[in-house]
Amino acid sequence: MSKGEETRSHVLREALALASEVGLEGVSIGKLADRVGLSKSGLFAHFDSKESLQVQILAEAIARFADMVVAPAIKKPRGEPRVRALFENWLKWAVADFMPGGCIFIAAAVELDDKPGPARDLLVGSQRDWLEVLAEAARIAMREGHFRSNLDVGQFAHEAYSIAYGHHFVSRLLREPKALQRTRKGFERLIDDARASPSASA
Amino acid sequence: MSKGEETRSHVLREALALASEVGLEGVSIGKLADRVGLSKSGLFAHFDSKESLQVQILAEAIARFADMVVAPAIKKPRGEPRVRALFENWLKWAVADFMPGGCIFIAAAVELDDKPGPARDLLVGSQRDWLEVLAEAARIAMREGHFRSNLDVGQFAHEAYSIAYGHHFVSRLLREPKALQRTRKGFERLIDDARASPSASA
DNA sequence: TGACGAACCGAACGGTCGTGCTATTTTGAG
DNA sequence: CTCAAAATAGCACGACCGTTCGGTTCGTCA
Repeated sequence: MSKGEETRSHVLREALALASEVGLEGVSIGKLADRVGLSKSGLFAHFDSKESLQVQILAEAIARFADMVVAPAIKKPRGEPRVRALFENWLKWAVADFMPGGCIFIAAAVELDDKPGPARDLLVGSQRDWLEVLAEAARIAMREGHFRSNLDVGQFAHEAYSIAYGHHFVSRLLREPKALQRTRKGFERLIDDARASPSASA
Repeated sequence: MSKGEETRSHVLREALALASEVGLEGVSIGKLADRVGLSKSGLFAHFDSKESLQVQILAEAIARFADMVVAPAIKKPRGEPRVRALFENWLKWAVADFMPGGCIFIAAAVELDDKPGPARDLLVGSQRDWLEVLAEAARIAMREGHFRSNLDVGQFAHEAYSIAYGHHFVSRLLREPKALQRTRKGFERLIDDARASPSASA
């Protein structure tokens, strides 16, 4: 790794932490330069524009998400255990120490939901991929016989997604002590519903 | 209503719309002044500081939420119908025409979750109140015999909250066409669970 | 008629923003 | 050790930021 790449990587790590606190738009070149001990122009040379910096912050986060959430879960046994691992890793992700301000995707989602551009495209693509990963894990659980055969995996992914996103707000904004417990209970209810035999549900 | 109050009200209406698009922090005095056809200083005179402006925007939103979501639901029959009305009104709220950028509370939650101050305090208080309204509606449904007698109403409110917040992301960011259908289905599953008789659930 | 207060404007302040330009230093390969 | 290339600094720019202040218009009431 050359010096430039090393610096760039260091900057992105710091930028991700900063972005989780103040949002993608809130990451100013000057503030970021101070944090990593570079001059504004010195740092700017690594990123052609602020928009490009934002895209690269998102790309960094997406890569980390794959490493920290998806990859370890893939090593779990196919079926329900893998689905559970995906969800639990997801909860850990939201409180990762490299994102002191919380999940960057949620912050970015609010900022970008109405602002077209490459940053939004990247975010939307990654979130759709993630929903598809959840759905596919549920599909596998169906084939393994863990989940009922008539399960709507798109519905399952949607509900899991909502539970995790909701958790972020209840725990971070409201600081509800029972948040984690309730979120897990909600997820168990989702799993139970997915597990119910078709005949019993019909 | 005096001239000043009229202007202030007009400004707040416009500010709420703007804030839903660019966030509370994104509402700059200059931009807002342009929108309502005032000078920066003329507008500023109505609000002692930017922080105060943000608080008043939130207060305006909270008042509208009470009018648009809570009040009409209170007129519905006690019990499950009222719970359903609260949820359905909530979904309507998130796409109200006076908030073209989506629910202001979600935008504010992301901005304020780690920024102490009066704006955060107001937001947190209102959201806790809202969760309590949901829980109380569920409690009434218990007493009416619509919901099972051993229902955890805090859990119920938490899950309903998550479903609605999740919906906002899936519909606004991902623009998933099936979002509304899936969100409603998730809510029906929550209602079903709340309705199940204690003996059957134990 | 004259005074007063409310409502609003214009100009300006110090700061920070993103982004160019030109140097200067540092790195790494031959 | 050399020297081109890469990495970083210094500086300046125009734009916008929140905020202050002194002035102007105008309706109200004595």
